[in-house]
Amino acid sequence: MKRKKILEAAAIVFSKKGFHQARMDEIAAVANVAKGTLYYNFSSKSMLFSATVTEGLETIVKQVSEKLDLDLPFSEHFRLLIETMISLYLKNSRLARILLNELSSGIDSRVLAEIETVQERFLSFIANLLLKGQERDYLKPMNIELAAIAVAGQINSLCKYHLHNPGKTSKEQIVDTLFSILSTGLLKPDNT
Amino acid sequence: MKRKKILEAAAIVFSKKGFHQARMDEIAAVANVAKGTLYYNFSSKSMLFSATVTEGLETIVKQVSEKLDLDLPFSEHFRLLIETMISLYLKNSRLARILLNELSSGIDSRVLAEIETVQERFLSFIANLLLKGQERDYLKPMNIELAAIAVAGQINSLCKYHLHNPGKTSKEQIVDTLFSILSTGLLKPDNT
Amino acid sequence: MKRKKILEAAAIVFSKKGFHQARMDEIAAVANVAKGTLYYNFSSKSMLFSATVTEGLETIVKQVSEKLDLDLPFSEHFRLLIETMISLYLKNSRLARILLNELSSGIDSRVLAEIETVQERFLSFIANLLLKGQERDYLKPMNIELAAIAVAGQINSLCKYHLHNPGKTSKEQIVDTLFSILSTGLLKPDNT
Amino acid sequence: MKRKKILEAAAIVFSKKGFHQARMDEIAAVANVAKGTLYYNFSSKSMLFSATVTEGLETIVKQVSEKLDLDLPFSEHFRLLIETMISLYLKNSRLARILLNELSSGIDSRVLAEIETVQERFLSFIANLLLKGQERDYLKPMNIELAAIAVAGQINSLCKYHLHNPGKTSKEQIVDTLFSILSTGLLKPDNT
DNA sequence: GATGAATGAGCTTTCATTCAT
DNA sequence: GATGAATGAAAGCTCATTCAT
Repeated sequence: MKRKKILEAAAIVFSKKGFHQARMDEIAAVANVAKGTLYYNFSSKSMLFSATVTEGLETIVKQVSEKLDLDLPFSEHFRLLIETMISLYLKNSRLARILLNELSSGIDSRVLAEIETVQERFLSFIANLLLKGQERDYLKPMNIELAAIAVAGQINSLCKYHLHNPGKTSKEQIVDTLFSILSTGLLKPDNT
Repeated sequence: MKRKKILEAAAIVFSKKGFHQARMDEIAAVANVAKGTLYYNFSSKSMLFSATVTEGLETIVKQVSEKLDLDLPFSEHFRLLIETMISLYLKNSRLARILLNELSSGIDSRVLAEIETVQERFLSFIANLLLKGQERDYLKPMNIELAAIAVAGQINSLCKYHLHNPGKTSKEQIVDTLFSILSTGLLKPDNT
Repeated sequence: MKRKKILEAAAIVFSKKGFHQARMDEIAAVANVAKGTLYYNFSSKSMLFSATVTEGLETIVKQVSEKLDLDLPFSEHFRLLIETMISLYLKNSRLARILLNELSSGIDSRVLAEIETVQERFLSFIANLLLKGQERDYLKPMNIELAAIAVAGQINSLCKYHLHNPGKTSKEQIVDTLFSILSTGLLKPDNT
Repeated sequence: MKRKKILEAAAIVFSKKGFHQARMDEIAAVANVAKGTLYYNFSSKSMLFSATVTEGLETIVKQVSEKLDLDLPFSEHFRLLIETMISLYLKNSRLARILLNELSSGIDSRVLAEIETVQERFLSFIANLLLKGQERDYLKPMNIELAAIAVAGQINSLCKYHLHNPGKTSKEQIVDTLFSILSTGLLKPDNT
C-alpha cells in the first residue's frame, strides 16, 4: 500500500523541515512515489500533515502506555516515566517536534484545529499520568494542566538541545536533570 | 529613520509567522514603507531576521538586568526572577518566541549561525543567573547549562499556552506553577 | 512535447534581445506556455540559454556539412562555401547572432563555459574547412585559427548589416564582397 | 568637474558590462560620486550611454587621423592603417566593443538612433580611408561601404579574441593575419 | 489506482529613477 | 550643484495543485 509509504516519508520530511518548508516533491521522492499519488491519497498538503501527525500520535501513546503498565514503587515509577518519555521523544523526534512546536499559521484552519486537538491529546496524556500520581498522593497539589505543559516544555527543550548538539550530553544526563528538577526542584532542601 | 520602523514591523511579523512564512510584503506594509526600502536597509530577508533577533535581545537582557539589581532575601529574589522573566516574555512575546523556537533550516547558514549565537547568549544569561544562586549556596548542585535549558523550555511552553488561550489562566497562575516546580519540584516532601 | 516549442521561442527571443534583456515571461508567451513550464523543462534561464545555443548548433553544422559534400573545382567550391555560410546565417540569424556576439558576463559561469565551447566548435568547423583547402594547396600558408575568426567576424558584421538595413543590399552583394575580399584581398594585383 | 569623472567611469563600466548589465550604482561608485549626481548631469541611463559613446568616438577618430597624416608608399601606408586601427581598438577596447557590438533593443529609441549614427560615423571613417586608396588606384573596384563593414567586423572579432585569450596570440600575429587577408586574400596567387 | 507534465499565483530581489535636503 | 534615502515596477524562480492518460 502506497499510503503507508507516503505517511512514513511525510513524517521524515515534515519533522526535518517543518510544515511550511517541507516540499511535496521531496515527500514524493522519499516515498518513491509520483507526486500525483500524494494527491490521490490525500486531498492536500495540509491534510497529509494532519494525517501524519494524527496517526503518529497513536503509536507514541501506545508505546508509552505499554511501558507504564508496570507496578513499581513510585520513585522508580516516576523516573521510569521520565526516561520513557525522553526515549520516545528521541526515538520519534521527528514527530515529537511537530507535536510540540508546530503551530504556525498558514495551515488550513480546519487542519490547524485538528493539529491542536492532537497536541491537546498529547498534553492530556501527560496530565493523566500526573493525575494518577496525585491521586495516589505522591504529588503536591498543583494545577495539573499547567504542570503537564511545563513538563512537556522541559522535555522538548532538553531533547532539542540533545539532538542539536550530538555528543555534548548523554541521554542519562538529560534524564537526570529532568528527574532532579521535577522531583525536588532547584532549591536546596534547607532553603525553605 | 525608517530602519527602526522596519525592525519593529519585522519583529511583529516574524514572531507571528516565523521566518519562512513571514512575507517581505507584509513587513513593508506593517512598517508603512515601500518594499524596496527593506532592501535598502537590509541586504536580504535573512539579514533582516538576523538584525531583528540580535537587536531585540539587547533590549530584553537590559530589562532583566535592571530588574535584578535589587538585594532581596533569596526566596523572594527567586520568585521575582521567575516573575520578571515571564513578564518579559509576555511583553516581548514576539521576540521571545523567535528566540526560543525558530531554528528551522532554510535560512542562510551564516545567518543561522548568528541566530544560534543569540540563542546561546540568551541561555547563557539564564545560566548565569542560576550560577549566582549556586555560588550563594541556594541551589542544589546541578548541571547549570541543562538546567537553564529546562527553565527556558518551561517558560516558553507555559507562556505560549497562556498567550494562545487568553483568559484561561492568569499570569499569576503561570508564575505560581513555575515557581512551585522550580523551587521544590512536583513530589511531596515526604516522598524522598 | 512543449520542450521543442520552448526552444524555438527561446531562440527567437534570445536572438532578438540577447541573454540579459530576454524575459522569461516573453519566452513563455511566445512559446504559448505557462512560465512554470519553462522551469519544469529547464532549471534556469541560463540553462535554457545553454540548451538553445547547443541544440541549435547541431542543426547548422549538419546543414553546412550536407551542402559541402559536393565535389567541385575549388574556386566554385569556395564561392559555394561562402554562399552557404551566409545563407545559413541569414536563415538562422537568430541563433547565429547569439553564437557570434553573446559573451557578456552575468551568465552562470558553468553555462558561460559551455557557450564558449559551442562558439569554439563553430569556429573549429570553419577552421576545418579552411584546413582542407590548405591541404589541397589552394590556400596560402596562414594561421588557420585566426583566419577562421576573421572570416566569422566578416560574415557576422556583413549579415548584421544586411538584416538591419533591409533592402539596402542584396544577399548577392554580400556574397560578392565577402568572396572578393577573401579570395584576392582588397589590393589591386599589380600593387605588390 | 564631476561630469568628466562620470563619463570616464561610464566608459569603464559600460564597456565591461554592456548597456543593460551596467548598473548606475557601479558607475557612481567608480566615479566616486553620489548616485543622484549622475541624474543631475545626465537625464537618464540612456542619455549617459549616448554621451559616453558620442564623446568617446571624437577621441578615437582624432587619434587615427593624427597617425595617418603621414605620406608613405601605399603598401606601408596600408599596413600602418591596419596596425593603427588595431592598436586603437586594443587601447580603447572598452569603447570599441560598445561601438561595434551594442545594438540590442531596450534602449530609448531616440538614443538608439544616436548610437547608430555614431556607429555609422565610425564606419564612414573607415570607408573614407578605403575611398582614398581607391582614388589613388591602389584598391580594387569594390562596394566601399560593404568593404568597410567587413573590415570592421574582422578587426572586432580578431581583437575580441585577442583580448579574451590573453597570451595566446601577439598583437603582431593579429596585424599580420588581417593585413594578409585584406591585401591579397586567402587564395594562392596561382589559383586565379 | 497511479502518474508526471503542466500550471500560475505568489515569492524574494533588483535597480533606474525621484526628491527633500 | 550635489546628495543618498526611498521608491515600486518588474524580474527570475518556486511549488502546491490539477488533469489527461
